[in-house]
Amino acid sequence: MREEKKKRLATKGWKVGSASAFLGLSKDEETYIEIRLRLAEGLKNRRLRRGRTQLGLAKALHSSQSRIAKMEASAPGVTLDLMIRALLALGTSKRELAAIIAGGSSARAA
Amino acid sequence: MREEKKKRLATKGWKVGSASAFLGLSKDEETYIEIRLRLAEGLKNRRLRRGRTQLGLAKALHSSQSRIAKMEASAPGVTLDLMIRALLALGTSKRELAAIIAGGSSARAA
DNA sequence: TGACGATATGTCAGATTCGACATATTATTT
DNA sequence: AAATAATATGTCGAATCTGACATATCGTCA
Repeated sequence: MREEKKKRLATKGWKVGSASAFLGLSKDEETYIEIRLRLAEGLKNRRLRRGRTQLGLAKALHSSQSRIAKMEASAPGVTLDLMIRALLALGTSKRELAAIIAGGSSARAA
Repeated sequence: MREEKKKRLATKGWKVGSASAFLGLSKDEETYIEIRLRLAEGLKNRRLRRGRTQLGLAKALHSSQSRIAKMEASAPGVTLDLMIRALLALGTSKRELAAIIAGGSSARAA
């Protein structure tokens, strides 16, 4: 590993279902959040690499700038659906998408 | 290809944003739907391979049998979030998940 | 055939997410 | 520093999704 950036796993305002407050996410929940973070990072990286602005991408997606910002922040209340659609709108292929999810130094050029 | 089953791409009751009715999905929309189908298939395959019932999986997910059925049918109104969580609940790893999305004969054992 | 377990389909109220908008914060350029 | 562009943050009504439930269909076994 190297480009892991430390993986801060912010967990900001996360709900984290019911009783398991902040500490004690199940393995699955952890993986789920990790995937979200990867997609968020991948989204931002790709957008910047393409020299696009959040507002531009938003229009292409029929969404709004603020929502794009929230996606890239992996904020609670953004679905994977939206993140993935955004990535597709940036020209990401299924294979590249898979690489982003699987992790492991996959941030190849666009 | 071989286990593609023909990829019926049912498109049942799909909304397909605004003007492009049924015919003329954009490339991105097509890819998005394809991903959904792959996840749905992967989910069903994995569940069966593990010998679990929809009801059983539903309980593990704090969901309901009917919703699992809808997921496996890739019905409109089920999010990728839910499908992915279901796959994780079945013990699918990030790498396996990526393989399902990328496609290409990836339905390895569980 | 009838009973039974599993899966499919339809509906609905409550919860969540959406796009939009206002506004703050952070670069960047002059 | 002031202006400008880009991004972040907060809020809100409308749209969508969720779990639960009822009920129908299917498959298998006695």
